[in-house]
Amino acid sequence: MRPASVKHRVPAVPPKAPLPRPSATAGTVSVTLADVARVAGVSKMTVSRALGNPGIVSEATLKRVQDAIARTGYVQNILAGAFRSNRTRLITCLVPTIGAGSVFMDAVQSMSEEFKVAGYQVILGQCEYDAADEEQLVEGMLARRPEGLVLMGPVHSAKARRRLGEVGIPLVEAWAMAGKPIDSMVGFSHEQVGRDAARYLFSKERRRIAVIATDEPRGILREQGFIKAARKLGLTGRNEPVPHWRCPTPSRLRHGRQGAALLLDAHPDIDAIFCATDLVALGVLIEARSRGLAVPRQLAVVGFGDADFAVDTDPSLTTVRVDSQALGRRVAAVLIDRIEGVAEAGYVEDVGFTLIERDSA
Amino acid sequence: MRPASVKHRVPAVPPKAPLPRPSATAGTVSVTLADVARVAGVSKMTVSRALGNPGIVSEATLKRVQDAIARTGYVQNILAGAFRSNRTRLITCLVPTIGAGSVFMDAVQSMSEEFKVAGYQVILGQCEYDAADEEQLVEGMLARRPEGLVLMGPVHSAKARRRLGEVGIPLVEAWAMAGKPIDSMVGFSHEQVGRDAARYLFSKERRRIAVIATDEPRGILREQGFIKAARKLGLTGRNEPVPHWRCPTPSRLRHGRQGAALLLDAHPDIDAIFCATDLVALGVLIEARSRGLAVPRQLAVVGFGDADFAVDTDPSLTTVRVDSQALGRRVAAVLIDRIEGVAEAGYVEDVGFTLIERDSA
DNA sequence: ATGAAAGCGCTAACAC
DNA sequence: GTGTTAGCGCTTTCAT
Repeated sequence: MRPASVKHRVPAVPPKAPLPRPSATAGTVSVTLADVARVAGVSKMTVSRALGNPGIVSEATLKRVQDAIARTGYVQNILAGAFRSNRTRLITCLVPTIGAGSVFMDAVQSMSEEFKVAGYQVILGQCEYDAADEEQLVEGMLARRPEGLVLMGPVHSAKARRRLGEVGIPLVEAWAMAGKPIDSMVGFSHEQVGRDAARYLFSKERRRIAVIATDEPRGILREQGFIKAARKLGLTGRNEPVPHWRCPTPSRLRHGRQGAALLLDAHPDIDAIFCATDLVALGVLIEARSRGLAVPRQLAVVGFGDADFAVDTDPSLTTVRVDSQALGRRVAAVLIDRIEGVAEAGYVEDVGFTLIERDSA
Repeated sequence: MRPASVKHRVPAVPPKAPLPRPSATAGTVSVTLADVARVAGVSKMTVSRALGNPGIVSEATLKRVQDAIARTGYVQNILAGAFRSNRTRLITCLVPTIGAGSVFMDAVQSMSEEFKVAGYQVILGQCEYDAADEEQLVEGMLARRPEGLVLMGPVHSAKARRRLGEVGIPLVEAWAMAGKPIDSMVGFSHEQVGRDAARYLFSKERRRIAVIATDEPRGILREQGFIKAARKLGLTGRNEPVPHWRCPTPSRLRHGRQGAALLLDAHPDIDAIFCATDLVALGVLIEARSRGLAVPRQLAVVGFGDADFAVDTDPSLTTVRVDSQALGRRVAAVLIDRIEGVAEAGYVEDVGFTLIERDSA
């Protein structure tokens, strides 16, 4: 029989190299959990716990693990973890456009912050008001296996909507509230914005009111709400249309001048204009001045969006304010509730808006 | 001995259910490649190929696979694939702020589009001009294992910069060009913008020029470039400072009025102001009008950014234009070259800017 | 508090 | 053109 000591000379597992090798495949060096574990002299699981739930490992081991991480230059691979545990901690958000002037980005920003605090990361996808390849876009988003979806722009394609419903992933349609929700909805009614603007102008003794809208869906909803309300208030004859003009998206200052010029030329008795955006309203203000029309005495102007300059124009702009940051936070909260099973599908929340009375109306 | 037929009654592997079961873990149903393969009557690899490289499978099998995908409602799991193949197709982009007015978002948008075409998805991270937890942020981004990084805002923390250098991931610092690149750099010189603005005003016979800057790093660089150039041109005495004022970020229209008022009160002989943004320039225009100063005869005004309204102001705004979309495209192209090993580390590209001459100067 | 074994869903590598 | 085998790096589960 061999002496006991022999066991130690012939270990079942050959000793491994003490420091990790660069990965064979793409990109950068790849130090793994196993490498860290070896250097720290603990098991992979202990390293995993030290990273994900430091509270449950002893202080001494925690320190050794942290040292080993620093020494090896380990970069965590949450992909592998997410894959194994089926917890990607990913939220996908579809936005019509992320460009500098996009009205959605304030909401997206506060939403992202809220998600970040809860441990989720947000991926942005652009859908560009374009229903063409929506299905493909949706499929691509789903393939990243997010735990929840936010649709800041409406998904129009019936096929894509059906697919989202079938997959049954927690989902919030945000910003605009219209139609039946696929799952949940957080936003405000654009039609109601138009309605309230018309009523407000009526309350200010305006009797010949007009609207400059954008040609995108939400702008049209505000326009329609405005026109319907104007009709109901008796501000126009049976077959006489409410004066209106639609400008292209994205709307600009010049569209305000242009729209005001067109409307005032056609209907010199117009005494109020509700505008698609504050920038358009600013254009209307400028056009009014160049025509010698006093604002608000001869012409009342109402904007939309409460842009940062609205308070600085001359006269300052009466406008409709949506608290985008609050909206973003609510979207995040609702989606997290849906993910965690706290809230049920079918949840709808109206965050409303405020008409801010300044000097232009 | 048992008859041969018994074999069929006791198969080694129990027959599997023909249609997939819902996943045990988080979220939604989970149909896998294996399920699709079973339904299509092919191997997993064939399904994988049908998805990732349809050209190499026969048309007949392709069709059967596609049918099976449709019937099972399969959702691709690119996480698993990315994990296995070490090709995440992910790009991480750090931006100071993604809010509605962020100057970076146009570049981010065109960049994202370019990446999308090349098969990459962009994840946005906010770094908020805040060096505090930059290291943690960088670590989190790296953990998602992107194939490349874009830094739209500067990473200040020396530790974070060192870490990025060590990890050796392809990386582009974008927008501002200043200092040594960690890896590659695509942008323009803010200092040069200031210098060129001063020289331009000098060429227009202005001899008492001033600047309203923002208090963020890039704004300060433009201010410094402007002041240095003004000195060099002999526009100020030895110990006499170039009139300047810094407004908080984000800058607003009112800061233009405020800054112009302060500067003009202190130095009534000022005949030109270079502004941090077009919005500030608009404020200066308004303040000038309210003081009865003729623009550009008595006061020249130069903006920065070529905002969409710059062409519509009265007088129209002379300003500095940066082609954000082109910049975004170049950033994407350079990073893709770095990822594919076409370009080498150390690449630096100046995309420049244009001074657009309109009526305000 | 720590470890060992198994396996998530997919694709690389090779065989046919 | 298609199938087989192995294993990516991590976490789950169960054992100690």
